[in-house]
Amino acid sequence: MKLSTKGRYGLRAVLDLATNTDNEAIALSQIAERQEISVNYLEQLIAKLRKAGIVNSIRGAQGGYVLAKPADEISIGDILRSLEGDLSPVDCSELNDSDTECSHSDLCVTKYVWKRISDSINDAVDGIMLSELVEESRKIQAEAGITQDNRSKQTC
Amino acid sequence: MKLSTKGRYGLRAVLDLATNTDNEAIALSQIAERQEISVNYLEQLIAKLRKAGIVNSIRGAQGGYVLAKPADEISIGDILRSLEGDLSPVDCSELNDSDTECSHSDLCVTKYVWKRISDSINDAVDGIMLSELVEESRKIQAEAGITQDNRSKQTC
DNA sequence: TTATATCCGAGTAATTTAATAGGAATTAAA
DNA sequence: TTTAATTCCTATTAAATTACTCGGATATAA
Repeated sequence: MKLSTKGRYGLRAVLDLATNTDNEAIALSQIAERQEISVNYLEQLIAKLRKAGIVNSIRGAQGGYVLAKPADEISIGDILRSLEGDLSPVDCSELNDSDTECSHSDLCVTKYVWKRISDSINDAVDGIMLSELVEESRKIQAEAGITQDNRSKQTC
Repeated sequence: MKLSTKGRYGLRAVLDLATNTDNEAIALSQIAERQEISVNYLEQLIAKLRKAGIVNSIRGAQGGYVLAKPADEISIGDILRSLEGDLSPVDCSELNDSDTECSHSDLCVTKYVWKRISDSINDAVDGIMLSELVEESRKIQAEAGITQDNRSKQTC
């Protein structure tokens, strides 16, 4: 019942992009360096974000990525779902429209539990906007005076 | 972000035990047969439930398992946490007291997100008591007239 | 004494995750 | 027009986790 690095790294990447933007495209290599994640791996994650319409890419030299929408119109739920797939605790055709067949849904009692969990997770993440995290991130950085030196490998 | 078979099978096993009890110990082989889960694997799951004080075991012939407490005093949260470990979306020492060190917790912005998710999951599962599922299960079985024949392999 | 159970730990197969790697396509700037 | 910087895409691999299986020890009612 854990998020994978896709969700964790990917959210950090979007937050980095949103926090460090100066209205120009940011190269993935910059994000990768700041977040200490390999460029190759980040490419795969940002591809999901692009396909979900969360970031836009600008190809070629001086290219990079920009947010596709204002940060207050992007929910953390949008970001995490695009990276992790649905946030339901089980693959169940009644909760999400997955491909899993469930021939006994009328007899299934536990789906009552899975639905409650699923709804509560989605409500929680849809209630947080990227802009809130950006604000928090800038506040913290201002207080701490972050530089290259006092940053350390992040695990979660 | 999915529960493993530990949580899914284990919850079904407890629910089976609670639903089909007649105040005598139920052998694991019976639960295993009804739920179509291997006895060997179920053993590992019920061991967790026993250590968590959710079921009691009676050893020897005619032995088996019984609920350690009335079903209305056992929450689904208790059951799932004993099977899956903590239900937090990340291993973070600030959310749960795991062994993971986090040297930059004061700089971590995403923990705000993980905490909200974690709390919402735990609130959801702690708000459902086993007795509710038992009631629902009995109702459904009465309606459908469940027999060996119309049961089918459950996936979630 | 025997059959029926739980209990326990080791081993293994299958799946998923977390990357790495290499090259094609695109574009700004020299 | 060439070059360097960059995204884009797919295949492969290494590591970790999950989902079991297996064998035997221990306990106990009949």
